[in-house]
Amino acid sequence: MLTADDWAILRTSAILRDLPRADLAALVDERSVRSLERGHVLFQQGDPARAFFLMLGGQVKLSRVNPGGDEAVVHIYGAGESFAEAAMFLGGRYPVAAEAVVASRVMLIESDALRRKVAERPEIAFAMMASMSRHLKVLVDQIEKMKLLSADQRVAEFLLGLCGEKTGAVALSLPHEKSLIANRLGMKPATFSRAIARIRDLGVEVTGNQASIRDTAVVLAFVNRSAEE
Amino acid sequence: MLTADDWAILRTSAILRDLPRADLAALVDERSVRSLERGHVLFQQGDPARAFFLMLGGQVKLSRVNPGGDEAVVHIYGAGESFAEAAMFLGGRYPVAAEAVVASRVMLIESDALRRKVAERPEIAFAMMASMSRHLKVLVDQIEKMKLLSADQRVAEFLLGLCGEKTGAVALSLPHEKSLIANRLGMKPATFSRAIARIRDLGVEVTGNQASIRDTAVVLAFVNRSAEE
DNA sequence: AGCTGGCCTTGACTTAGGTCAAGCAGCCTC
DNA sequence: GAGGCTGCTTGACCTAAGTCAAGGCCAGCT
Repeated sequence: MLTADDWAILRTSAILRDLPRADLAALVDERSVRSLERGHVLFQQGDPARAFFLMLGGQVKLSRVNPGGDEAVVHIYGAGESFAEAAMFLGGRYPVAAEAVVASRVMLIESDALRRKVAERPEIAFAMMASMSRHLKVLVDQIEKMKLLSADQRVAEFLLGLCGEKTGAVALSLPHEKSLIANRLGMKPATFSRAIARIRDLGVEVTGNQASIRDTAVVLAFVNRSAEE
Repeated sequence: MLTADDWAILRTSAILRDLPRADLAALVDERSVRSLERGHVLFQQGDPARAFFLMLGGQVKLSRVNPGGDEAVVHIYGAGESFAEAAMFLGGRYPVAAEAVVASRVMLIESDALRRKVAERPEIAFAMMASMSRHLKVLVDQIEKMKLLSADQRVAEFLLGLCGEKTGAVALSLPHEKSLIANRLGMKPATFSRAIARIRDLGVEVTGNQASIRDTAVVLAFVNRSAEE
């Protein structure tokens, strides 16, 4: 079922926002919605890519798993975001796996239908390219952070990211399980836990999934401090 | 000056290949070509992004530099590849810096002109999206490798990548300075050097910029071996 | 030829982060 | 409320990779 909230999300999503209502209706209907319980695998890496997805609610992680079973979380998407657009162009296979990390609802949009729409409405192409560019930038950011920041700095940086525009003293809640955040940041749960303990003297307090920062400026200075100084 | 070779490259580049000659001529001319000596900085991160680039020859690295001066190489492009398409869509700033690592020639293509072309010829949009998808996948691969593979495995994997389709006994030459490769793989030159020494017993020999692999299958098995086994 | 300046390698040492495992706190079920 | 999950923290220990610094090897100059 497509609720009013769902429509609101479709209308604000970067990719579909510019589509006239009639075109949108041609692309999606209530059968396109998938409800996923926690742990449900939307697709495996290597599966044929016949659709891309728009998050209506919940959280889905994209990850790579190697033969030995170790997992690398590439990104976690929440309501309003879209993912796997790129797979439409990559020889038809998903290069990552997608799994719901909490109960979620996603809208599935067929690649073929979308391709046809794009051909007839170039402005969607721009929207898609913009979306892919953002994904690209997120990944570049992630690579930079993995290479240049310590575990403590990555954790601090992650918390800062959660503050959004807010500065000064901020209270916030962690969006995912800690072990999932740890993986996203490229470290083990134990290291994450210790990192939290170590940055406590920067005025960062975490209990359960509630966190508080005494002064974002202090944390920012810590993140920007490079290794040698 | 646009040589015949240059035209050949334009004609095979993923993005411009499908453009009729007349449209192509409207986009590029000999004034679009930039010759860069080694070390020349094409753009800094944060510069306004008014163009994207197509490599005609040589090598250009994209990297992030943090305030302390540490550098994270994100990717290195060679002849025929294009980069910075995404910047056209990211609020007009390059999120990385581009620097020639050897003397190079690049073709500069104005964002505005290309946007207009895309609007009038949707098939270019598909080509661009395909190109961006490939970049996306390269980055995902890189993140996975950084998180899941040891330094030795990353070096081995890198060498395998240079083999292309060839299997069995392969001889090859390193495409860049070792310190640059090291950075691309997310390690220090010293670590790279030691990694090479350690994988010698897999039948990998490197002297200067010449390398040889006795049996790619052995190396592949080593790369795919996960941490615990 | 001899000098100079980049790279690269190697050695000795340090350290961040991983590993393994034990305890502990919530939370759900019965 | 007892039992058992599941996820988090903490401690003791280990190891991969970074750091620092000394040599070595070219390649390009003069």
